[in-house]
Amino acid sequence: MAIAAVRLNQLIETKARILDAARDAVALSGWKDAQIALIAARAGVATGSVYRYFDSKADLYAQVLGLVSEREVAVVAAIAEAEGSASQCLVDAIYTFAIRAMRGRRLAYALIAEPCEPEIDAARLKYRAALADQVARLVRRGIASGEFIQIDANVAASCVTGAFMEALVGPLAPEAAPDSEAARVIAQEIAGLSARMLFQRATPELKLVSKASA
Amino acid sequence: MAIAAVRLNQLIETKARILDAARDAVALSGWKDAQIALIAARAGVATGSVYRYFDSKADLYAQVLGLVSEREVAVVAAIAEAEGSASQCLVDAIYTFAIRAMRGRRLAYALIAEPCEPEIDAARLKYRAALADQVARLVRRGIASGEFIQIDANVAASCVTGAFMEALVGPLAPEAAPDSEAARVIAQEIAGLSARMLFQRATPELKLVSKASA
DNA sequence: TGCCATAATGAACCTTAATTCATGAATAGA
DNA sequence: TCTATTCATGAATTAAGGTTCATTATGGCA
Repeated sequence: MAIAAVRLNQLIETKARILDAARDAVALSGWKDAQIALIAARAGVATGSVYRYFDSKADLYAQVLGLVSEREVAVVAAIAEAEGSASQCLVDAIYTFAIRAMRGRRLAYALIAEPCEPEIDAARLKYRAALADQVARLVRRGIASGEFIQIDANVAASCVTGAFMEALVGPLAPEAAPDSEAARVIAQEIAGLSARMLFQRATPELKLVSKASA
Repeated sequence: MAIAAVRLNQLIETKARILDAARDAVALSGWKDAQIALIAARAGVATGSVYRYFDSKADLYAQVLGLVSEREVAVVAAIAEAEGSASQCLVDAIYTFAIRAMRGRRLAYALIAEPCEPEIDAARLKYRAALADQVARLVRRGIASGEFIQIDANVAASCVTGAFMEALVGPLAPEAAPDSEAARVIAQEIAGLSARMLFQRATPELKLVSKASA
């Protein structure tokens, strides 16, 4: 029994290694290298072994997307739940999301915008929706507190989410120059603008976020 | 010579028929039926004939996208160029775009959001950029006139474009209920919100657009 | 140590459409 | 009418990778 646990751990570890390899491949060179054979080699297993752990390529990448996105959604959720005004939280959440995306730009680009196979793209939509959900919660809070205008929270959330996502596509593209100072400015502009569409009054006094942590 | 012109016309007509067939197929059931053999049959030509007119499948659909998008971009451009405040023009342009998209929802969905092959998706980005360009012009005008806040026009344009595009995805999805009255309300909300992020003052007095014409 | 269940292997197999091309039809010009 | 050229045809080919599976290796257990 105690030994079976060891075995189980190996299985878990191998699966994790495949997931990591898949994520790393995409992070390095995008979807064109997201091939089962390549990922298997990278993970140090045989091609066929991948299919002991995943039903299909689409399943594998759905899980990769899930892992990465879950973390991002969690970060956003944490900020969204924080104390303070909804306006401030919203700006902070978007700013942090943008900064983090730019930090891991190649992966973020692949997960957000890079053309990819339809099946994988479908999985993207799902996690984009999860992000929009977090925004929607914040929107409701802001409406309730009177900070935001009266508006359908879901429409508003998708507008906000679309705004910052789209604005990130350019800066995230592999050919864009990575400049962390400019990135910060752009992230601020994006966060400010995207949130601004909801503000009751023109522009509340918002302070800059200090936390672009983990 | 006069007869050569007849021939030329036939070529042009056949090409147009293939383009139409391709567009119609996508408008009817999305990318899954965007297959050369199906399109050829629909256009009443042999599979191979498609390749006399188009270099590849990607080329064919890039042209389909081009034709449809060009029209939409032109409509937006016309409104953007109109008299009146930049705020009003922006809201009008977005509202009109949204209404037109909802009118031809299946095609709009395919051209905007439906997962599709990477090559076709790449073409989508191009025409989305063209749309953002129109928005950017309007943004500059609004900044110049003092209606809009001082901000990078390109960042702003992509935020605005992303906002209304993303907000349209849900309502355009084939499974969403098509209700023209609700559609109008949603289009208004989307247009209002998307433009609002730029307004200097909270909400200018905007009248509803009357022109959602061709 | 030998046995068995479980996991790993990777070359061969499939699948799915895009693309080609040898053949035949049509047309313009002489 | 005849011929050269262009155009159309659609069955056969290709390509590219995902997926399978017969075979081999591993490791726990008696």
